[in-house]
Amino acid sequence: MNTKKMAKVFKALSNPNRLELYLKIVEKHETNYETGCDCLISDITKYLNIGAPTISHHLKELTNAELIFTERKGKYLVAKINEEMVNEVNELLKLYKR
Amino acid sequence: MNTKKMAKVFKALSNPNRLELYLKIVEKHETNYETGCDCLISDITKYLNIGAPTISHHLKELTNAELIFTERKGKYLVAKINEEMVNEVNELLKLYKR
DNA sequence: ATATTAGTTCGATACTTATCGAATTATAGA
DNA sequence: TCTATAATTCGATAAGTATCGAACTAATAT
Repeated sequence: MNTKKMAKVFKALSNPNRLELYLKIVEKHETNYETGCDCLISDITKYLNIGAPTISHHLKELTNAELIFTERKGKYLVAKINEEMVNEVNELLKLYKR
Repeated sequence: MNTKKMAKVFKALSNPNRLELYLKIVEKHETNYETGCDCLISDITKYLNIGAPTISHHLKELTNAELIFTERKGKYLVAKINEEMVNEVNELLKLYKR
């Protein structure tokens, strides 16, 4: 376990707006698991009351912490959850681990 | 779920030294579960290379985020994990929740 | 009583960051 | 080609914060 890397992940989730953004991506990720559709950032943006530059900044932070991947699809940006990393964080926070 | 409260928890874990401090408290918490001994801050302090004022500050942040409780026992300070809060965070990060 | 140990408070400093508006790039559609 | 939409980059600002040394309080031990 790498403390610095994990601290970076937590920092990425430490801003309310960024956390909300992350959770919306997770939500999309999970519902789209069935539908097979992509998680478009432009859909999410409408629900958050922060400007586009700030969203862009937050996405970079989440990507940098390796919590998500992003990919451009034409005009749009698609976000995917890095499940491996999320599981790693989950493991770290589990109590009574052996 | 309260986004602001959760963001505060993540912020509390977002500094490498503070995360390490938290993890050491968890570690003590778990081994002492069997031995019944207390988690003394003075034991932990030696392993971290930051000064006492900073430790004090970090403990306050962890307490403020409700991740731990502290209690004075004579000369020493005892820390306990707030399991309820940790479980709540764990729940939030779980993927494929229904 | 005095010295030692554990922890806190205070004030300062250096650094980071959330957010915005304006300008810019990229893609798609008319 | 022109326009509209999606997103990024840049520069600025205001606010937050990690850390320290010095001074302090509280409890214990000699």
